[in-house]
Amino acid sequence: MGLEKVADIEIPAPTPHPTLADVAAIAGVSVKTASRALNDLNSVSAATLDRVKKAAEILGYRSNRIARELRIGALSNLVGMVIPDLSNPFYAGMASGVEEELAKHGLDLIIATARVDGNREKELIGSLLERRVRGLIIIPSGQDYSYLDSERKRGFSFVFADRPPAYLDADVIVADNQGGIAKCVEYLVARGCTKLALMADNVDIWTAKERIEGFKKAVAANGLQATDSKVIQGLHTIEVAEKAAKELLSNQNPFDGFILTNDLIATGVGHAVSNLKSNVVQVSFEEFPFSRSMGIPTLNHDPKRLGFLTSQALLKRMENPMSKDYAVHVLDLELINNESQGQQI
Amino acid sequence: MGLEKVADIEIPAPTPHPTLADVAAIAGVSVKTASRALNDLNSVSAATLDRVKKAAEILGYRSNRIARELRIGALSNLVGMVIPDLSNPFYAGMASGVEEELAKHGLDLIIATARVDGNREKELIGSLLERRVRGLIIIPSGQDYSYLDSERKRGFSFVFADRPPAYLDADVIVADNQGGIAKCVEYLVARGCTKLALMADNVDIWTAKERIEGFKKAVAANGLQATDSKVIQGLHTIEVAEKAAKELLSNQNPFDGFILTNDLIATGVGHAVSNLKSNVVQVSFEEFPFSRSMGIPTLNHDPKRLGFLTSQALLKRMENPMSKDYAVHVLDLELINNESQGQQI
DNA sequence: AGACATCTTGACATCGTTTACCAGCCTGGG
DNA sequence: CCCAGGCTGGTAAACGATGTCAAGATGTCT
Repeated sequence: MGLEKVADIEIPAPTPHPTLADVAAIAGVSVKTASRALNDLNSVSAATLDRVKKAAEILGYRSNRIARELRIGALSNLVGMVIPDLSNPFYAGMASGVEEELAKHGLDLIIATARVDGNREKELIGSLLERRVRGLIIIPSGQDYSYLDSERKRGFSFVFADRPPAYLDADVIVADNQGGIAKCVEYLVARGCTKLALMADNVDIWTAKERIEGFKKAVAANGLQATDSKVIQGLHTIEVAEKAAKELLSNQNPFDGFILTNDLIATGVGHAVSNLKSNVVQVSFEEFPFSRSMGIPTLNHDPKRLGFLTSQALLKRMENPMSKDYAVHVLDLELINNESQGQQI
Repeated sequence: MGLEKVADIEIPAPTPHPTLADVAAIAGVSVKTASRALNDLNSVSAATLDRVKKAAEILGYRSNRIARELRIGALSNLVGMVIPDLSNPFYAGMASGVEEELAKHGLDLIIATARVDGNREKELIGSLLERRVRGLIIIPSGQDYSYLDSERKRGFSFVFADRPPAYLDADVIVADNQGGIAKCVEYLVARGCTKLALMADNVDIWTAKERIEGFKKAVAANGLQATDSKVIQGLHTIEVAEKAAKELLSNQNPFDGFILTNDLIATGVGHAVSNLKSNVVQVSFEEFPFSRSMGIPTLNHDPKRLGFLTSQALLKRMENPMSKDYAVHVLDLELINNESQGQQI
């Protein structure tokens, strides 16, 4: 304020953040009283409470959470989340679900992306630990999580999602990948298909491996000839998936049923099938842009739901961080039939 | 450790985080020396440095960032980002770009979603301010940002992206929405189209309004009959957009050019057009799953790029938080021609 | 040998907040 | 008139790390 008299001379007046002491000084009370007033402790008279609040208002005072948390004792209201890649809609969706659920409990989310790099992930986790986050949600990119055991022993809470951690017992939330694929196979069989193709991602992704495994088991369990079915792997982008589907369909295509193992693959393959007006029957592991308009059944493998459940698991874990009673949630997946809407387009 | 002698009786031993004092005690040095050793200040003898590091190792010591930041003086390495909705791929993509760029500078990202609710957004910003974040990136959901002016006066840095803030002068990064649409119109005109339809989102979204405005101007500027072109608004989901396109195409369709104003709309409309084998010429404001395989030209309106540029703007602003020299970046958009790949599918 | 430069170390204060403890003031009853 | 007891508010310590400053140790040069 005083500086403005100097007119147009721009002094980068580094007005620091006002502190509780400043507020107290203006209100004419002690720091302690100001603290009590702003924290709504009922041991302040109405008059002083008013003065303090007004002083804080004037100064634009904002409590310094850093100092507060330090004093209170390492109880930050931050939860960290480490994910492979935020630009992947599935992980972004999970993060969205996590954030929404945590917000209900007054917790803030700090997101770090590991870029599928185990070393970077470890550094990120270290950084979050230094910040004394309240808890951690990890979608594993690393190879070994045993080092987290000692952190847990001092009361630190964490939960893994989407994939299980290697070399560590911990709470995990994963989808029933094998069971989900089994339901897809059963659906195709019920539709009369006998020659199935599994359109799959890179096999070094744990979920992809599980789905392939589940496919092989389900094919056998349903009495299909193993030689009649095939796994197409490495479909890591929409374009690759679309191209692969086009090739399969333009040959004298022996397959009468496609299983699309994730949303990107489904988008690419689905688009190719729809354009070529093929009669191949499709079923998808995840929803994708045209699953409804194309009437393609889809498992309820919803990232937001996974995010909700993961948050809830973390909240529960935080109640008792050191319990050795690890919860392994394997989410049942249901097939949502979109066929009522038909393939009329 | 000692507790384990009590055998199976599970005592939730709240081994707190070891502090620098603990490390110092074990190493037999003062707290200050321990601090110096761990921070690689070169004024410690090799012997003590060794002892301290070993002690830290044994204890699993992790520096408490909260305390550190408090002492250092409110220089957190956190940057806050407030976005309308993380499950929207465009915002998630922006966040991804922001995160990647900030990580290069050792800054961590904390993401909060405002859910298009101005009040919630204000609370979130308040919470981030209390945490003394280093800077803030805001994709506006609110109606009035004048209250941030006083925060800026005490040296707080922030930058707006995607949409300009109301009632506040500040750094802004937005795409040239009107110019981008103009390029789309010119493309269609060059392709011989004379009757254009703009497939647009809800008009209460600032970017949608801009694109519509740009469309009207460009139509006039290109000498087209205003009555021959039409704005279809309110296409807020893939399904709605797809349905709208189907209706337009199944009438005796008077339109020979479609402008798809965002990726969701493009996905829905593009799919409908592709299925009905219509000859309508399409051009899209953003990339979408089939833009390349369908050979549809697209502006380079890339969320990650926007995220990069926004981060850079924030980094620059942080160098001089109180400068009144506000940078308003309006990103030129180029049309990327995907036609070489043809519509062969 | 004495003095001084250099290196290494530690005691203490500090960041902004909350809390334990205590002191003062007021009211009301004996 | 005096004191018990309830409110209210002040003083100082604490949270965990780092900056300041000065002391102790070691070595070097004349």
